[in-house]
Amino acid sequence: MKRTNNCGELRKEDSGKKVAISGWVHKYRNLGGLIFLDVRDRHGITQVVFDPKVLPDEIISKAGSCRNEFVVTVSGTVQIKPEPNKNLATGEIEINADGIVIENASVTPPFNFLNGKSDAKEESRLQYRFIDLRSEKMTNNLLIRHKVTMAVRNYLSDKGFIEIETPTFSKSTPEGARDYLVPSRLYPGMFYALPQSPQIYKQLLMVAGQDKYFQIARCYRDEDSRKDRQPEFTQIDIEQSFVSQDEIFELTEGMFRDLFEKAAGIKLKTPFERMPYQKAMDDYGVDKPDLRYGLKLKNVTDITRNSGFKVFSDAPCVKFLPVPGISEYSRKQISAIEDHAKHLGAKGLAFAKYIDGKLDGGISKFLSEKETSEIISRSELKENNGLIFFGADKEDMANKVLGGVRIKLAEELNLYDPEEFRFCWITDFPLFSYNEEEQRWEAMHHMFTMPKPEFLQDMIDGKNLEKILGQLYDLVANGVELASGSIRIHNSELQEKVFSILGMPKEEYETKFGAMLNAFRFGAPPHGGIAPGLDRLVAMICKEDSIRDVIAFPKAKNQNCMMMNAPSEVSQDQLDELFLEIKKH
RNA sequence: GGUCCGGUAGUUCAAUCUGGUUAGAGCACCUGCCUGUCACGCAGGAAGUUGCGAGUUCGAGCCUCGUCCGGACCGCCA
Repeated sequence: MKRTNNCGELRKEDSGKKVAISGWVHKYRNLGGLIFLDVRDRHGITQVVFDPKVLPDEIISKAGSCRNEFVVTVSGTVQIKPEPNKNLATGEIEINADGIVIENASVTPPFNFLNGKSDAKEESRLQYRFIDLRSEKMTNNLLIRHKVTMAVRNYLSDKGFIEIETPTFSKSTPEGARDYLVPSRLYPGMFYALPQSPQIYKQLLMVAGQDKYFQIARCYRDEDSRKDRQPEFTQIDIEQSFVSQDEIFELTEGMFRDLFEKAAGIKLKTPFERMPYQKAMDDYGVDKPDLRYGLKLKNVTDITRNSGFKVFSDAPCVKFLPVPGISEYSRKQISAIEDHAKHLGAKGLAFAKYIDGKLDGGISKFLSEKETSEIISRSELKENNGLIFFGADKEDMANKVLGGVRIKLAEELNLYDPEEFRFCWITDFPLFSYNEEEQRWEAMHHMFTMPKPEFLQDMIDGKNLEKILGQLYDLVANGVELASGSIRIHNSELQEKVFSILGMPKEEYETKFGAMLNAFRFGAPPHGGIAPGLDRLVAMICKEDSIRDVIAFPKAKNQNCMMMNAPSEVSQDQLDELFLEIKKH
């Protein structure tokens, strides 16, 4: 028997048609005489009814033997149901069966689907991923992911970009994340590295005159996972020659508008807001602010330098977070927030209540009148009550703690609309930051970024490094970094200058980046690009908290695949061929 | 590497705080009944190395230590 329709497409207009559908038994209801099977495939669920008045015993007993997740093909006639099922798209019809083939039985499944989702913990879902992916929720997530990549491919292709694949066996460049290494059989003791991103290849493609390139590119970074970070993940990698930052923004905005519309029917407003990095850090304490709600941080370092309150006067930076309307917070609630702050690295979390125009409780008694009035006026608390949290520490720690507390409170107080998408470009990132521990300069982002023109001379002179801003940008939505890009250096001398600022001797950067430097000497066009993270983007559209739920076969926390049991040991022969020895520890 | 949460029937959870009878419930599974269900219903049944290993105790699912697995966060992630 061959199916004529899928399980999601029959409607009352099809009434009277002879059809056959194939799928999994989603649910069976045996009423003793009448038997109902809900048959499910990727497209939907269709109810089939077996009527013993007209069917031979053999068919009835076969239908009655079906259990959840059996694979069946059922033939019959489409008919209108006496009472429609409003929960199903096919709910107005059913198939009045005249035959059934059990294609395959199933042992009792480890879990079932409830409300379209697997009713199991993630541990089982990852182990039995092939069953989990049958759920409506996961099927839909994979479909949305497909729609996003299709929209991206069509959009970029229409704009004159071509998709070019780059190698996954590449060269290790130990800056940045840890590399995944692949031992070479033909070169004993040598290794390929899986690319952390196609960065150098895409720049070489620009030198190669390919003008506009993109790739749905798999990237590999051997760092500890998070709910938004997997050891392998996918970037929408885009690079273009003779392009400005504004043109990249316009291209990206158009692409996001298009894919949100096509994948989710959501209309985004463009152009997106723009915010310099420094303002994001000052107001929100993070470089990826969630702008769906306010709760801005305030700085009072200027007036607390000479404070009588030692915690403030000793601190290099004092910022505070005024939160309107929660002056009635209990000691327990405040203490829970303090625990969160400590978890982020704070020594403690000072607070004061704002009631009837005055500061009360907490540390309020240690503050002078001037400090109190400045704090109240800078808090911009309009209501007559609120709660103020203080961060007194090094600036980056104060930002981290108050920025983290801000996010926690916004969740706790439901300060944002989960349906809203609030995009923002973060611009003007510094190029370099000084690593105190290692006593050297580091690239804040990556080392191929062009400075803004007004800082070019300082960079050539190696002066005021901490002040140099780059043509460097992130795209942030709802507090999530969705994309990152820059205008690149295309001049070998300037690129060498950056390597030397980062403390790399010539021999070292020639070994690591020789190919790129050499290419730049052969007529490299100015170029730049951007790389949105596909997994985070799709997770946001699907309203999933973890990118694991938008990846067909993700790794668990510890980078293992619970379904395949990877990684695994290999044979001694395999090791011998690769000239590898396992060190016992 | 660190902090925290979880691991009990196929599965999701309860019993753990306050150690004490035969470790319970929903779904799934098995048997019987049931002709319009749609998360069908009714009656009955089977199902447990309480992740693993030590320790404390007259007695441990429960307390302690170690270990493994899953998750959140810090570190890390150019």
